[in-house]
Amino acid sequence: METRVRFAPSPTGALHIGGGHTALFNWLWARHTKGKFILRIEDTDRERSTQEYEETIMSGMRWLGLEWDEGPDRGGAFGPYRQSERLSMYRENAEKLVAEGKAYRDGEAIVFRVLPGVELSFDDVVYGRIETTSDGLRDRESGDLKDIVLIKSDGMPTYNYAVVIDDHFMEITHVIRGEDHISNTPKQLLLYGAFGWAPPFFAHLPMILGRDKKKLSKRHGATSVYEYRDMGYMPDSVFNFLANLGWSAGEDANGASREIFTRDEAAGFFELSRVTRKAAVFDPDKLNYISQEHLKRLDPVVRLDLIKPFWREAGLPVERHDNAYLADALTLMGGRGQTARELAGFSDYYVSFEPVKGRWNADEISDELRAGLKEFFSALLSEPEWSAEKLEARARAWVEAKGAKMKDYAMTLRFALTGMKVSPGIFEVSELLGRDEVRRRLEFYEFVPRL
RNA sequence: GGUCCCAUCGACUAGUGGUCCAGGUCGUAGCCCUCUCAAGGCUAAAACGCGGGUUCGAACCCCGCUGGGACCGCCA
Repeated sequence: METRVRFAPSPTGALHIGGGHTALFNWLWARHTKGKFILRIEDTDRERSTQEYEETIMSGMRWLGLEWDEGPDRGGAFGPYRQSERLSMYRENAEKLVAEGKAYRDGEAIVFRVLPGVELSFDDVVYGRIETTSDGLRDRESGDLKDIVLIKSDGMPTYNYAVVIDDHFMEITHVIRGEDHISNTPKQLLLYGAFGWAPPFFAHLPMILGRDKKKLSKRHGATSVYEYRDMGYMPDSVFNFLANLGWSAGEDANGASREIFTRDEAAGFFELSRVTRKAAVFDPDKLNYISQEHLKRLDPVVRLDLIKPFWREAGLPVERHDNAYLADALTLMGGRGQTARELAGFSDYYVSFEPVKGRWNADEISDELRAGLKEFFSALLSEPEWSAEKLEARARAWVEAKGAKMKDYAMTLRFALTGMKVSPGIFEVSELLGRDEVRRRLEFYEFVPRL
């Protein structure tokens, strides 16, 4: 049987990290089993649901690369995919229960009667056997058995009811959702039983916590996936990071755990049986590491496309250079930079001299050193073959002859060219910038006379 | 308060009774490379929450405790 899973967000906010995590695992399972991934919008909360949020959630999912096979925007054989458009189904089925005496009317609402002692245990795919009965469904204050509202007075179905109707009629085979829904499952099982339907498999996922081990919320900083995009994380990185929360891809042939992988690789490795049960803490350091690894592996051309927007955002004249040069610059940067934004910031000096001027002035150079620097730089600029090897050889020879320290000279060159105390090898940087540009920067700092 | 869930280094995790004086990764510390590094290489510190069982043998099984968490809404 083809597996059918769904992600069912309510459009009351942007796609949250926790929601993305759930969507991701559903997607993984669908792709792993070559089944279908369905997007269903749970917009029965009339107060808080909006069309804008629905779109934001969908674009957040697309950004993460979680394409769905059926959904409100693309249809499918089991639609409609918005709960607000399925009202008649909810009503008809609730009426059936009323006719059978299993539910009753309470004003405009329809309420399911909960009988005591009903066996509601189930085998969760990740948590295992969960033993419980309807006796656990009690009211917080009174402690009485609590009936379940099916249809609210405004005609909308409640979550626990709609989810059962939808999952049944959409022929969902696996309900993969957050662990916070474990306690809702018995209620839903009660309804499956009342209708005489076979329930799907349930696979609950561990929660994602903040550093303080509390459920991830606004207090922990960025929570929507878009905030991560704007911070310069690639979708592949966020995907990879999220996939490692509550799941491990196992070990490779060398016994090392598989931590860095692509979407497709993850889909291949994914197993519901490897999902863990313990709530996982969101660790920004690990995200940064994963991000850096993906950034590193990127093809130079793709990487350039990724970095350009951040350079432009910083007001740098990107269009003044050709792509080959800029791509070379990023290649020179090697594995530096954890996010696209950071890499762009670390490499702005290839695009323009302007930011360098703002970062460094030569004020702290002593007169003695300055005198030596002038000689040194003139020697460099007169090197006939402008290559990193030749420049370095030239520099070493000069420094040795003068009994000077390479460090003083190379670092000053670094500051003058990049305005930073760290960069790739400074002779490589010099080669790439080109003789004219190097001269221009050295002239600015008055290390060499203006031509 | 009731019901349910969870418990391995600071973090993510591997581990399903012996091959574990517990492995990998991030982070941290140190060393190396060196013109610098936030790049690269190497090393180190760092965990089975506690107490009882079961067993020849327990991180793995059982019970209790402690500590976290979720749910108990005409929100989802």
